[in-house]
Amino acid sequence: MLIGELVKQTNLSRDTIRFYEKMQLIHSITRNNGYKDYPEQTLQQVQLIRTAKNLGFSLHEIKQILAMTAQQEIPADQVHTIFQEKIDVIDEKIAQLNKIKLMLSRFTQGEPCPLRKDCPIPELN
Amino acid sequence: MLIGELVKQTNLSRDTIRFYEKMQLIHSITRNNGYKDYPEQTLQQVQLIRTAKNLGFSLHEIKQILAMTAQQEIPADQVHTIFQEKIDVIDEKIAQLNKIKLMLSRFTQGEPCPLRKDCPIPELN
DNA sequence: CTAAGGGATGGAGTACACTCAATGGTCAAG
DNA sequence: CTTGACCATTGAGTGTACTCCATCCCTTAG
Repeated sequence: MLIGELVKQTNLSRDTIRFYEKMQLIHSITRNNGYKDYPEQTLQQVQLIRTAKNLGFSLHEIKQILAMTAQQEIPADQVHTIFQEKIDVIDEKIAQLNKIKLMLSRFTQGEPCPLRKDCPIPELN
Repeated sequence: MLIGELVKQTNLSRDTIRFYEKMQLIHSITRNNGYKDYPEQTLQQVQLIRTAKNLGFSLHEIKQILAMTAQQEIPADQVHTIFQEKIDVIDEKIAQLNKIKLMLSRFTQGEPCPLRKDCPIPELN
């Protein structure tokens, strides 16, 4: 698959795809004419990149995950650990979001601004 | 409060504090000798910055929030609207994070790895 | 054969959020 | 009156994740 096709299939920009390849998240084989050929599997990998990015993984982390998945057998423990860490981070974020939401919603219901000089900010952590 | 004290109280670096001031998230008054004096309230503001950053707000957004709260008189309707928008954004974030969390926790409980070639990645959006 | 529409490469630029280094001024203790 | 801790400014550099541009090569239709 040439890059143009990949662009269509993935909705990523040419530059983004080339950036991912430069970062070695995806790979290609170069044809005789110099054009790069991306294997079908690249579609899955891009989907993975997209998803993992949504999950808060950095490209660096994603690269490591991709490297693991390139092996036939992924050590289940490793995946578990990586994901559990992310879940913990997410739980913390949700808790904080709920607190700040509560704070903001109180303010929109006529209570004094919690961020003004004369109003101490409620504890968020 | 001089910057050294602020560093101690906030655990931010000198450079980060100066960066925040350059970005006008925090403010100081300059003494005769050229030293900068940060008001006590800066501690609260830094706490807010820290929390909001954790929640995924950009410094630009945080600056806007801080700017609003600095005014003595904020038209209630306007504030309500702005903060309600933030609340909506937060709700969306919470929902998204919950979806992600659910997905991840399923995979940590023995379901197949969502990142492997032969396992389709579930839709997130 | 030529022109359009890909394709490749290299390097620069952007936005965000810092981080560091150089240089120099201020202050309090001894 | 010097020393060391602290303060200031300026400008450059870092890492992440792109994004854009200039220039040039390859292929296919007419």
